[in-house]
Amino acid sequence: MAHVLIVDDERDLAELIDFNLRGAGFSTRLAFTGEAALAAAREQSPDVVLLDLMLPDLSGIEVCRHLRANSQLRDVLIVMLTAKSEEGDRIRGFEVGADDYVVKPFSVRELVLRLKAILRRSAAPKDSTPPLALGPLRLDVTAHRFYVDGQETSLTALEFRLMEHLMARLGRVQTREQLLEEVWGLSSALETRTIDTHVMRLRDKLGSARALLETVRGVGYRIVDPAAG
Amino acid sequence: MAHVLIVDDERDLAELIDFNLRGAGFSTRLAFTGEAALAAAREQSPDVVLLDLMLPDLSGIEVCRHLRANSQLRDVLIVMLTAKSEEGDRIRGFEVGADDYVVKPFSVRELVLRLKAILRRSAAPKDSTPPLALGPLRLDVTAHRFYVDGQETSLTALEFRLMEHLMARLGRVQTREQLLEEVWGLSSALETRTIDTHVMRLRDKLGSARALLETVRGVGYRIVDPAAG
DNA sequence: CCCTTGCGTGACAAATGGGTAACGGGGAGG
DNA sequence: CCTCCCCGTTACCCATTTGTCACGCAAGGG
Repeated sequence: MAHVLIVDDERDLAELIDFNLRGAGFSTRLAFTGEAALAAAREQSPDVVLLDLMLPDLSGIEVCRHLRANSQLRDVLIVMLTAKSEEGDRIRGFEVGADDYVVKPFSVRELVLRLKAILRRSAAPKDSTPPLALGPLRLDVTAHRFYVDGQETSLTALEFRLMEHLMARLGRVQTREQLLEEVWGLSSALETRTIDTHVMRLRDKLGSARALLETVRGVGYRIVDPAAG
Repeated sequence: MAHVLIVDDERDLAELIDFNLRGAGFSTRLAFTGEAALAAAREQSPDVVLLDLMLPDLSGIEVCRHLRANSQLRDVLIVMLTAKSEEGDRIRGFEVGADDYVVKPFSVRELVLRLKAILRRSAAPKDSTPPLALGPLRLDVTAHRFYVDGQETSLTALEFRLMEHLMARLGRVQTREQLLEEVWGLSSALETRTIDTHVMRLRDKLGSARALLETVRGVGYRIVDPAAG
């Protein structure tokens, strides 16, 4: 998933965040000072920088400015962490340099949600996508509708994502791990049988087209092209 | 896109905003004092003035008043930037005639969304925007009227914008996040039931046509085409 | 032909999402 | 100053969705 640079001089907090972000499937890197943060960012461009406002050497504001001044790093996403007590209005105005900010104290859950939201936004604001058509199947992402033999078939949000993922990778086997990561958005521990159950539910809804969703024993699942024999 | 005059005496902040607004496709101009702002505005009428409340010479309120007093500039949109501690002034800002205000701290994204929202809202109601008609529904943007089965139905300003947004995207699912951003002009990824409530209120007013506003569980809302049934 | 391992399936409890009613703050207009 | 209306928030409830388990069949290797 995405790479996050966590910058906070409170090691306990930084490590807590680190632990949880890894659990949520992010790759992470830690920095405890502003200098270290800049060095780390230059070395390995992160997708997001989680930046505490209060640092021992440079302030978060300084770090922010340096990042924005670097043409390599200008477009990195910056999420500011600010304590509620840092109400100094003058200082807080600078947070506009950030793409989002989270006020301490925050729940880890909220932080993860915000990160995912901000990444999703920057990813692809595609307002409309052409429908994926495949033999008797048609999946319209824009309208969020799915048809089998021209007949609309209702899928739950999760089933829809699973079907979209598989159809977009026609013919390629997807392992359970891949599906978990990319459809469920977790690298975390789900029982692997969860996927089997959902595949079964999808097959039920596919009806006569159920043969298009094949099991590859010991590997994973794939959608086959009905046109290819 | 639109031309924005940014007025703030904190140069770093002003330049940060400048950089981001340009990135978002606005053309911009900077002023660091109230006098400079007035001069710049007279010279090149902006569409929006982004006005910090705290300026060294004139206060933002003074600038606001001068703008409103100038027949050339009377209709310019004014967005006040205020720090949280300046709450008292916020009200006065409105009295003088700011069109919107943004409280520091704010994220870049938030500011851009608010600007777009306010521009959209005040977009000169073109003499003839063709009404959006859809089965029993008709929404006349120009006249700001809404009809169900030929019967005029009163919508609040917010409900009207929501309905317009949905009708203009017939058949396409709009996520809550999209609606928050584009109708409300907010970036918060926070969980809120606000949208659900307004959808419910809209449905009430739709009466017999309430089925046209569908919920897509786990995704968002959409208007369906009654002709495509 | 038997054993091992992986998968399909039905059942079930827990979590989630959304509809709805009600409340309260605050602005607008009288 | 007072009242009404708009709008955001909260709380409650229900239906659906989703993760997990247990069981048994099927495939494949020896």
